[in-house]
Amino acid sequence: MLAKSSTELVRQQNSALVLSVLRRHGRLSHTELSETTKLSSGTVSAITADLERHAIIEKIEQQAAAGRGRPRVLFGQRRDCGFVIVVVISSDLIQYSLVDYAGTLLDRFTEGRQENSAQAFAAAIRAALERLISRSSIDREQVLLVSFSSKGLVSAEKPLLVWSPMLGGEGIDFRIVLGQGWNARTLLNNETLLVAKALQQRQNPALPALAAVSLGHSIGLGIAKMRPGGETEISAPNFGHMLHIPSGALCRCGARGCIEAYAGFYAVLRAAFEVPLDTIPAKIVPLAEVDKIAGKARQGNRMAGFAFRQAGIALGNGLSRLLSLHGHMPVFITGPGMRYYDLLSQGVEEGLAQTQVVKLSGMPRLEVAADEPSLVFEGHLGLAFSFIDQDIIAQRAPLQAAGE
Amino acid sequence: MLAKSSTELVRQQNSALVLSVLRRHGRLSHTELSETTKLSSGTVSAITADLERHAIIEKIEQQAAAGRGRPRVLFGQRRDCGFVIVVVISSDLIQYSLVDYAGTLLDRFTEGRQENSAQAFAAAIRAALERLISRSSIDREQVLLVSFSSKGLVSAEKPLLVWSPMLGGEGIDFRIVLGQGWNARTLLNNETLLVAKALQQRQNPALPALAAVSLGHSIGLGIAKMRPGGETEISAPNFGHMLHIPSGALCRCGARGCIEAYAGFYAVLRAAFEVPLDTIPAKIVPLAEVDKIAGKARQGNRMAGFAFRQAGIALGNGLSRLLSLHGHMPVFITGPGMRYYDLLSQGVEEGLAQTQVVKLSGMPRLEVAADEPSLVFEGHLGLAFSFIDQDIIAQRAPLQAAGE
DNA sequence: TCTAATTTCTTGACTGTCGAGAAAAAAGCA
DNA sequence: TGCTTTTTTCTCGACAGTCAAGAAATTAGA
Repeated sequence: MLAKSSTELVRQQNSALVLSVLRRHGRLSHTELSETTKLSSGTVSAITADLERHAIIEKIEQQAAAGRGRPRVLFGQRRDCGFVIVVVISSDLIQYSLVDYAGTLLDRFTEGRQENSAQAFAAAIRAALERLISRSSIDREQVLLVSFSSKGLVSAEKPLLVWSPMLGGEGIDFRIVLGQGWNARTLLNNETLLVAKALQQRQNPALPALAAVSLGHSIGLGIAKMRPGGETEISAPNFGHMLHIPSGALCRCGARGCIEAYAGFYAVLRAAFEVPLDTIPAKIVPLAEVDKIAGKARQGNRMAGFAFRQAGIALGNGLSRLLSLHGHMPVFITGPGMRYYDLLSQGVEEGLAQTQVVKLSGMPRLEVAADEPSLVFEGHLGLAFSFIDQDIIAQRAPLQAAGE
Repeated sequence: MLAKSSTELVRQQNSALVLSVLRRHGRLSHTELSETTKLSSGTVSAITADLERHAIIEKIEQQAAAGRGRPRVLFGQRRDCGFVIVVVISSDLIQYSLVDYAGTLLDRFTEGRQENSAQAFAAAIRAALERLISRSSIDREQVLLVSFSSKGLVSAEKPLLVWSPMLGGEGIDFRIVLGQGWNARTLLNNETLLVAKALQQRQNPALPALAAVSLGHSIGLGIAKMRPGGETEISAPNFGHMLHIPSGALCRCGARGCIEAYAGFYAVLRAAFEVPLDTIPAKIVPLAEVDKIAGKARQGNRMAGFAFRQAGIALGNGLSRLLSLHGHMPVFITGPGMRYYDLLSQGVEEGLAQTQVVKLSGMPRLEVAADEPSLVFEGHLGLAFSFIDQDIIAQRAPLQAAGE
């Protein structure tokens, strides 16, 4: 059923609009806000006064002699309104970042990761978060949101890691990892979903839809779709373990014939060294090892070339299925495996070419996107602040009643 | 960017809410409207008065002696507010239906279809629509919407048939088919999308997501997803021509290895009679022919059993890919091929079982949904009236200004 | 005929947006 | 310095919408 609306919701939506414009464009004056939001001057006054009263935004002094006329007064987020912690979990490292409400990075450190049990893993994260807080001058209550990311399968609404390449199917609940004593919102997202989010934010004008594929030890996929309303819908389907070939090569996940079992780094290794397809190499394949195979392939070695071509075909076939089921869209390739794209591309195109979706709508735009870590971080921030702004605005009403 | 809101939009949304509950529950009184919409009594009065003034709804007399107290006054759609024409295009027939604003069927007839050129096809439709109007007492201007459905690939927003099993890739624009002289909105949707829509409407409580698979000469898929806002998002991906096996059996579409080339009726025929996989049988396989094969299979004939098993595996593998890319959801099987589900089910489950998504989240709910034509018609009406109500409400404002 | 029960309608308070014009503040100029 | 021009911000009244409470309407039953 549809939802009913009310004048209060109107104010909430318009406040959210003002905050989002402020996020996107940085500091803005009253007039600029009015122009970009299309809200009338009076409304902008009412909303900014409200947000100022609640210590969410503030007026910023400026000495810019920008010509005649009354000088502009810029609005910006109050940095101390709240803080975000970003935790990027990769296969061997965990990176912790503390960010203020205006989006500026305050502190960052990286820790190695050797624990294998879920308990030890959770304890290490708890301790690191404690350390991040104690190093800073802020209080634990001021952290409004902790945003985790990992490779693997993530449950949509609950912050539950269903399956990850490193920990398997242990089912880690990150609210429990965080433990007591935090009243921060907890977010957990697939890493490549964040890449897709960041790529979507960067595009101007926004693409109606795009996919990000991350190549590495495992294969990640993120999709960002633009909805008519203006929101973007992001998802991270289980692409790496989608069926490529029935009863095919054994995958790390235990199933057979997954895309990853043909296009992951360990699959390339396996194919290049002609190891039987039901043998799984070590958990982590050193990048240098894959580099070596790539070197041979570039020099014309047949098996090495075949390994990459096979990986490309698996990706191409998988992408054709993606386009069939999600509609035609451009695809951005990222992740450490990006550097082998010269070896993969032929197979990818071959795997795409023979399918109906490509015959009808043409080969999709295939592009390489560098600097995955930055994209991940950008995605974290974009998502985190849209949640925080929403939360803050929803809480605004009772505060106001108390203030009057 | 987000959109701004206003008090006018609030009224629009709440008016839409009132109309939608009136659709769902039939005739309702003031109090019932207020209860189901959670809108206050005063608001309901304002909205119903407004809609009545614009001849969209009307009060309905009733003699129900429903106990003491002031008798209830029921509201219902004004039947003459507008009309809808539903055109269901199947491989050999076209069915035309005329429906009034309250959703009651006024007239219906079916015509055969033998034209092969797009021009002849369009001309036949134009003539039939003309006939439908002239048989009724209504005027052509009173038709607010013409809703077409067909198997095949449909462009999302424009009413453009991109590819259909009968007409191939001619790219038929249904606004041009309709021609001049109609100011009705034109809708074109994939048939199985409408089935998914209807199944979603029937479910109570609503499922968060469901898929409908239509088995027949070709394979159709519709997905209905519930969005947090309360709207449902429906789509019809190109499932039948998704890649099943690279360089596999030749498909009617010209590509190789499509699901349809293994699970469509002609594929079953081909497998049962051991015809080479790059031979395509006649365009339409008589259902009796498939029935015969099914009979043999049920009696233990090896090749006939294999044909259905192979079709089941193709479907099962395809469904596993669907679940990987769209999340876990129940699947409803419909269409004429439904009657062979006893022969298919083992293959379907086999094709699903070995994949990671099923190992993690379990076998999806697989259910057979009978009476596809009714589902298609229900889906037509559900979609048509949600568009019409939206249009009417959006036009309400200027009318009101003129009326005052 | 009166009262109780039930439904519908109306009214006043409140919240919100909009547009116009007042107020503020700086630069240009005599 | 004092006045004008220009630009920006702020304020105010008109208007639209929702809500809660109570008035008005209408019927059954005593």
